[in-house]
Amino acid sequence: MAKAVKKEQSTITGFNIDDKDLAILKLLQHNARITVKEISDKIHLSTTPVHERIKRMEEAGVIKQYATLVDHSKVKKGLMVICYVSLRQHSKNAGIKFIKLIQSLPEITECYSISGEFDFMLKVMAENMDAYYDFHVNKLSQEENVGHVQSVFVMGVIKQTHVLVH
Amino acid sequence: MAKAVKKEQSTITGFNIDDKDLAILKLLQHNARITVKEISDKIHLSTTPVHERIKRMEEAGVIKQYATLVDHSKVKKGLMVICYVSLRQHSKNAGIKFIKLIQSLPEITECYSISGEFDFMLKVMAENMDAYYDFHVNKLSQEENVGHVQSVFVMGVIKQTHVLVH
DNA sequence: ACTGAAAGACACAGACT
DNA sequence: AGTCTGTGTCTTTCAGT
Repeated sequence: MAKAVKKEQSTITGFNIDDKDLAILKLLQHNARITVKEISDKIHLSTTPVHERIKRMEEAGVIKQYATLVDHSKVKKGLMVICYVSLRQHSKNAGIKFIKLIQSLPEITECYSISGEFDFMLKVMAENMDAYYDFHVNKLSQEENVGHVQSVFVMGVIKQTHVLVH
Repeated sequence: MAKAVKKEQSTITGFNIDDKDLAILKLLQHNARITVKEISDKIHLSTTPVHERIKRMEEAGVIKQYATLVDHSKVKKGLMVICYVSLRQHSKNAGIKFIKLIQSLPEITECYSISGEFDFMLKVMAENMDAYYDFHVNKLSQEENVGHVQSVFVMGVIKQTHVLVH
């Protein structure tokens, strides 16, 4: 007799995330410092399986990081800028060199390779306009392979979340 | 006699962050589940002041959240899209209505009010192109005040961090 | 603002179902 | 895959410097 149909599961990377895992993730997303005991109370399970499931998700890379989010305006990073960059040259080595520059600059908190007229989109956090100008002229445009750069200034944050599991 | 000059401190919101606070933040940013004891060992302080400083920073809003970051590709959110929106009408009420829509849509993880030809920049996470198309047509463009919408697709994540304190 | 101590709560591993 | 139980460790508060 054929095996019964499996329960519906996320199986993208060979790792199955079931509903209990999702319930744990939901709670952890909103508060990384929640205790295992509190999670187990809320999802009606004892601490052992919760503990094991969290470890499994950490090892599988489902949980990437437990991060503390700091208010940027309170740590002298008042200015947020979206910065578009196109490269002059698109060889593999030129790309690697650019990526290393991106990684080395702490002002850049995010960088994506994008479709459209520009090659990359950067999110840059700076103390103020002077600091951003210094970043633009002396750090980013210093790289010879950087062609066009366009800056879009963020005037207000309407929404900012990292919650992916609902 | 005049009071002595204060030590150099962050004093933007009337809340002073000193070097010890910054050292605590540095550790917490990279691992929100680090124990207070481990922090106190690393910065050579007993647990009591570390505990008090963390509580103070939580209450002052310097620490916004302890977040668990989940790998988007492992929870069926493989597609990241940067989405630009301009509104037809810019009255206060129309703006509030749009912001409520933004807040209600879980696909939108970030939204910024920006300078330039568009009014807002959105970061949208979707399972795939079909799901994004559904979001675009049936959820975002459904709002009558939404004018132009332009989508830029993220092909690769080069850097993604939330670390502001170095 | 800090140290040290002490009570209670929690993490984590083991035996078992 | 889960419960229960025990041990060591951590959190959190309080007295004292």
